[in-house]
Amino acid sequence: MEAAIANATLKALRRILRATDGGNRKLAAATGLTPSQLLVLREVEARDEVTPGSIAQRLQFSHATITAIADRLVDLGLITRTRGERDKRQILLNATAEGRQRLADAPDMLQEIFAERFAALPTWEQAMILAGTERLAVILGAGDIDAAPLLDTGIIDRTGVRDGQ
Amino acid sequence: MEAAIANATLKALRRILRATDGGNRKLAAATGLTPSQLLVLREVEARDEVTPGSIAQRLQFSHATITAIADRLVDLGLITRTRGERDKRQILLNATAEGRQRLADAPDMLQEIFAERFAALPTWEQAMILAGTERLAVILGAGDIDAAPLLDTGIIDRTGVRDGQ
DNA sequence: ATAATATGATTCGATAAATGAAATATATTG
DNA sequence: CAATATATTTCATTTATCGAATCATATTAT
Repeated sequence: MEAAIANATLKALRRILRATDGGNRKLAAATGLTPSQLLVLREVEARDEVTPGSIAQRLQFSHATITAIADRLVDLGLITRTRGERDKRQILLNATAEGRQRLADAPDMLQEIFAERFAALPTWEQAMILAGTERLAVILGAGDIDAAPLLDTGIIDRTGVRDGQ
Repeated sequence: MEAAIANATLKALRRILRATDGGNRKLAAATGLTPSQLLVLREVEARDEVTPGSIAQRLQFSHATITAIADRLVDLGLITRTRGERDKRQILLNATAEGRQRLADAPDMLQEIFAERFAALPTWEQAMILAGTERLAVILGAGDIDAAPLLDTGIIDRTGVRDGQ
């Protein structure tokens, strides 16, 4: 019967994902950035001195895409580009003070909705939710969710459907 | 102290969102659709006879965008357009058999990664995670996460509202 | 009824996103 | 030093996305 538990958990998880889904677009709009730009800016701010390549990998974007988005963020004065010293092929991205500020100013949707509702719960329940959520984060976080194996082995061939994108 | 619990939970939740985030792009790639197309197709399949407008609202896209994506999905033979009878201004979208099939064929990333790892946990822990996750889904799901009030009152006001992770 | 207004969807024009392929510069290896 | 690999960018092309204008149908007020 464990399967039942797993399925119910998955179902709940999907509801969470769905509920939090729309927020991103609005958040981006509120910061004056596009979702992609926001995503990249966050990545840069989180760990400084990142290379475009690593961001591309982490975000599942092509290098070309990151280059384009970085261009824009540089134009906006939110990040800087520096050529790497250790390896001069690399470019190191850093968030500017303004870039950090922009992120700090971003309204936190999750926070907004979450705070009051969560606070209304009894402490024991809060604790339970925390425990469950943390555990889940560990489970899902241990190793990226990665479709590569599926794609590589051609499980889904999708004959020819591909069109650009 | 409750604030500490709330913050920790939020942090864990963000880790989950982040971990599950990249999967979408890959999933879309695997189905041969773009992320947006997949999103819309799902929405159409979930409730049949939907109008473009309701999807736009639910997904936080403009009507124009939905029109464009629907065009594409119709071209691909995954959905159909019918003019509404009750209200002839409306257009009703329905998933075709092929559209449903395409969704069914889509590898479920979450499922993939989740299943084995979750199964490895002791039952009591599974139960705890389920309880927490379900509760969280209720909290977040009760009323959409909506930035409208923020946006409507003029772009970012954000007087010192909390840091985003 | 009929005009005024509201609503649902599409078209159009513009900008940004995203990619693969080719180009450029630097590293590494034999 | 040549061959090859790695990191990034440029270029051309397709898709996404939106706002504004438009068209058709509904609703409301007079």
